[in-house]
Amino acid sequence: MTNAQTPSVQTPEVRTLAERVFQQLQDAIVRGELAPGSKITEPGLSSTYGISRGPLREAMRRLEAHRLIERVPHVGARVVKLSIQELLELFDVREALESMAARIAAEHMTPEEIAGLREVLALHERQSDLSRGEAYYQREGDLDFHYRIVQGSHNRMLMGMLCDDLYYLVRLYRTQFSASGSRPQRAFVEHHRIVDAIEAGDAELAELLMRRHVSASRENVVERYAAVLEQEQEAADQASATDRRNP
Amino acid sequence: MTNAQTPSVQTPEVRTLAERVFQQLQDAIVRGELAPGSKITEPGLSSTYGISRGPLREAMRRLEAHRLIERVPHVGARVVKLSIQELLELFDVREALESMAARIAAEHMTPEEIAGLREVLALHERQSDLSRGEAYYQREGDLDFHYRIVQGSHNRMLMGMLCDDLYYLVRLYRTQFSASGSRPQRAFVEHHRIVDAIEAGDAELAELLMRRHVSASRENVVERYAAVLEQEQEAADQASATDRRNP
DNA sequence: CATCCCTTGATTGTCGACAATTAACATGAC
DNA sequence: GTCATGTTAATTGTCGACAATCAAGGGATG
Repeated sequence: MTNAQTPSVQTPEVRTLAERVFQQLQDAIVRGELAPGSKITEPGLSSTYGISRGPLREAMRRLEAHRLIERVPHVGARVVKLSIQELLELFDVREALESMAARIAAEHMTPEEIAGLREVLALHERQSDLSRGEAYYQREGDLDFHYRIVQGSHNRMLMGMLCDDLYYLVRLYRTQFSASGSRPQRAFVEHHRIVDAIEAGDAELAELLMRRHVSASRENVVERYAAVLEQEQEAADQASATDRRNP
Repeated sequence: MTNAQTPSVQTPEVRTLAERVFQQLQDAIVRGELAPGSKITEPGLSSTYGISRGPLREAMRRLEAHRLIERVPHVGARVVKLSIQELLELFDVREALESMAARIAAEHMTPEEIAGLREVLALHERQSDLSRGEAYYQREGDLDFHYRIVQGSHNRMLMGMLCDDLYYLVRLYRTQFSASGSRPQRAFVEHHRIVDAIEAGDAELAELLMRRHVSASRENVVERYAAVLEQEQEAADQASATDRRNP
């Protein structure tokens, strides 16, 4: 059974304070409550979350390891803000890693795991029927799909890199640039093809299809990102023009 | 100019205590001074390195992020001990990532960077002539070679994953299972071929050659690892036999 | 004699305070 | 008016102490 609300994040009885505030901060960043590029200060967060700076620093250290914030010694930390170049690079890495995951998954995935994968797709489709345009959950479902394939590879190193490191960045930019136009429908089809290939044990095909799928996803996301950046640029230009009038 | 002693590790005036002890610990683990699987305790390290537990915890958190130690809440931390399975997985990931790096490097590397790469190979060869069997430096040179190609891809995401995360694990298992037999000579040839392909701008060939190179390296390392594990197993069997005689 | 529980020891998690470093601001000289 | 310089305020880095948690050993009980 799959829970669409919390598709990939399992919360195994968080006992330590640092862990809890880490997850809260992570969520805040992914949801966009902490804007990319904004500076975050230890005393500030320490007071808002009602904890000491000790656990907070530990949480921030973990955020840094996950590349969600950037720290420079004696200066401070700010929420990561990927340039369009870095966003492209992120998808390049995903393409290489996930295509490999699909290949290994086609070789090693158990029938139960494949059945679970089909369930995700079915739920995915149902939600898409119910709430057309409600892109958020669907995107979460997409993440869940990729998540399960990576887990199907049974490669712990791969799971660590994709699920623990990169997916948070992916989620960050997915929630910001919500899904658009005809891409979701195409993604559905591609997902099904990939599962078909895995079920058939066709490793090469699964690898190829996943590579194309991620590549297509990149084109879509980058396109939207460029549009947003353009808007921001216009806004900045207007602001600076206003500044020149009222200095 | 390349310094063989510190090929890939630049030490830009380490200012913070946590950073320094992090590098020291990292070195100790990579050199094998802290045995894989051994438990490490905060008060212990705190006293041996003469610092408080604050910066030490920060250093340990970074070691955990680099997958050099494993921590479990309220219990403690121990130096990572890769199983042969995980070692295989590590090389799988390297194969996917480094072959991509070689492809991109062939497309984007500057003439200066290629010249630097040739210098590394030359120095590499000279050292191999001077001290045959002195595997350590040569292995460092090998790391430097791979390091430069990754940097030649100009992909920050890739550089982060390979140079900041994986290479420490690779170094750990390289220093433990020092280079062997005819592998170094073959690696030389493969390195030259790869540089040739990059210089010619043949991205596909560079990708293919790097994939094969990493794959061959995996075979070698895994072979030695299995041998070492077998020895340890025999030693353990003997010990348990002794125990049964003197309980 | 085995099992369960409790006590004890040590280790980790958390906190508040102090010291070191940095960035910004204001002041002064050219 | 511009640049350099000293000062100040805020933030980060570091420390020692206290509280919470877990593992192990000993003792009592079935």
